[in-house]
Amino acid sequence: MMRQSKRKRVTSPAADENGRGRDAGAGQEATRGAKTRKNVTAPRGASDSRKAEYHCWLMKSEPESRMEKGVDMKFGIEDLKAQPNQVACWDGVRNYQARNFMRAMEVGQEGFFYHSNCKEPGIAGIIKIVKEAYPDHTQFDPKNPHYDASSKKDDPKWSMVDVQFVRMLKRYISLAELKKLHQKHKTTAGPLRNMALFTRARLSVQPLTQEEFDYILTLEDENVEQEEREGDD
DNA sequence: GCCAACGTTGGC
DNA sequence: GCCAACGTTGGC
Repeated sequence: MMRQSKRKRVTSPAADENGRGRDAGAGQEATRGAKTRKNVTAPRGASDSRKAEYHCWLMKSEPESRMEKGVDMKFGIEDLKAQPNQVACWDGVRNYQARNFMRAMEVGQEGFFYHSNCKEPGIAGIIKIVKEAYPDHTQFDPKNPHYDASSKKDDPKWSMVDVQFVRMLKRYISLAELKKLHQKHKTTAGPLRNMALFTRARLSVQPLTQEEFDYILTLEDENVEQEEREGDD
């Protein structure tokens, strides 16, 4: 019944809106309390062998209006920019893997702001984590589309982090472009060969390796035509 | 609006 | 703990 996960809706971040501060139910290890169920963190496409421990992220949000239980889910990168201090809390995630990734985030880490469920999906800009995981207050609000009646105040199920706008990408990097590269890289063992955007497409909060992150940043400076000719690189 | 992929639920 | 039914995500 719960929503899957993803998207965020505003709310002022403000350092302590819950007095109790992160830690309360939030926390450290993404992996640990987790084994109770099967979900959890383990990269499932991962024969990668490498324990990774991620430092870069990709977070999906919807830039176009869509009503869910009477509430507009729209929250694009322009909306983040418009927040006080250009900071917002990433509430509404209702998927264990995505939640666990948020719990693994550390202040200062960067991520991509990805536009999903829209005309042209893709990466719009860069954000950074400015507050570690703490309880997502929307889980306790019956009027919120992401209300979770099964979550107890003294043991919150869902967490969120605060993110801050860093900058727009120099050009929008579309899903289509990334997909072409991913496909190519699968055969050439290139940097995007295992990108979670494709191997775990439905995850709304996902990790990137440093290599993936850096490679995508190099695409910013490439002109698209050159890209289209492919075969280079 | 369709629907494939995949996460979740609940019966057994 | 398996697995079928069901619900959601999100590209197209």
